[in-house]
Amino acid sequence: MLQPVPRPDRESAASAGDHRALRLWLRLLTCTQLIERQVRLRLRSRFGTTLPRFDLMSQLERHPQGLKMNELSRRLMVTGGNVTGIVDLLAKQGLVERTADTDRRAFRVRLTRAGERAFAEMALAHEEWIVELLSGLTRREHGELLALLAKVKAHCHRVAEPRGEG
Amino acid sequence: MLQPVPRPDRESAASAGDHRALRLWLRLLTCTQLIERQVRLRLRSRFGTTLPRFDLMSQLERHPQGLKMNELSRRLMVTGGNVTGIVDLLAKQGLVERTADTDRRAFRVRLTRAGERAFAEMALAHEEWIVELLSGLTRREHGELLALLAKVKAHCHRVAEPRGEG
DNA sequence: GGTTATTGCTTGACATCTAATATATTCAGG
DNA sequence: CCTGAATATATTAGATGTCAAGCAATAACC
Repeated sequence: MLQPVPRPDRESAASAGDHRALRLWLRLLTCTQLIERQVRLRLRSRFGTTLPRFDLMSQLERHPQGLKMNELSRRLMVTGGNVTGIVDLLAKQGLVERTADTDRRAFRVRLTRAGERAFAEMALAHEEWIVELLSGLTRREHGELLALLAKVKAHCHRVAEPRGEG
Repeated sequence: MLQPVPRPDRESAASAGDHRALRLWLRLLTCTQLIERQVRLRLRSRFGTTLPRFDLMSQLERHPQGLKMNELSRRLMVTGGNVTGIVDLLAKQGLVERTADTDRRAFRVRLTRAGERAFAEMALAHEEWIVELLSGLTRREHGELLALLAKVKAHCHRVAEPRGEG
């Protein structure tokens, strides 16, 4: 028989009296963390790198002309100081490089040749992992989840920046 | 008119050629981070605390008899060393306390009186924030999302620990 | 053209987080 | 009791993350 053992997490502590929204949030967080953990573990063991570095390289791969620091910061949703640190580290490893920009305050960060090669290999594996981790849903359910999350995302943006509500 | 400006994030860089699963993962991550950021900002500005501390106190509030360090670690899905640091900090603030356990290797962490009072106030506000942040969905959609995420969660657990597959 | 504000990035102080290692306690056999 | 495996926690080094403060370059304004 072997019932699946309920693993204690944040959500399992939530009582029936809790608001639905709270349960939903805890479950959303749990799902994200479960996937993130797997990706982190595999990036480390298979490629000796980390998720933030992979994420940053991923953005650069889609922008061969390079991205400015604040663009990286916005896209990765982290602070500028954080981006500085990760770019420094990747640059030291020879995977990215800073190149001059017309605006002399700024510069563009690009993948080096070595960075492109390293990323290509990782991206392939990464996509397989994600497909595997999300294969608990049917194709139809993928679409439903994508649509529901789109609404969540849009609403959160409205809450976060309540400027110029037409 | 004012179309909602598409804010560049991880997902906006994903091209049409990308696998559906990858888009879904990026959107899931974006939603979680948007909500997390709001909660972090508000916990800081309104209560001068942080999300990890709130999360830890939240677990303790549901277990008045106290929790052991490794139980906290499992529930919060973070490493033990991390829990040590946060408990140290909360203990220094007088919000939690370590009490002896029959197993002399371990101890139980509990909220102090002050901790209970502080948490009660924060929890009230926190729940309101979550309700607000997730109010972009109808009651029906909340249920749908909860169900879809339950499947994701269950599948991830299977992938993460492929032990004793009946 | 000369302030003044803004922007782009870095730095420093600190909180989180992980992985690896160390120490103390319990437990399982003999 | 003794030995070794497993458990509970702490500790360390390093990476990631925030915020606030600072500097340099640009933009805005008169």
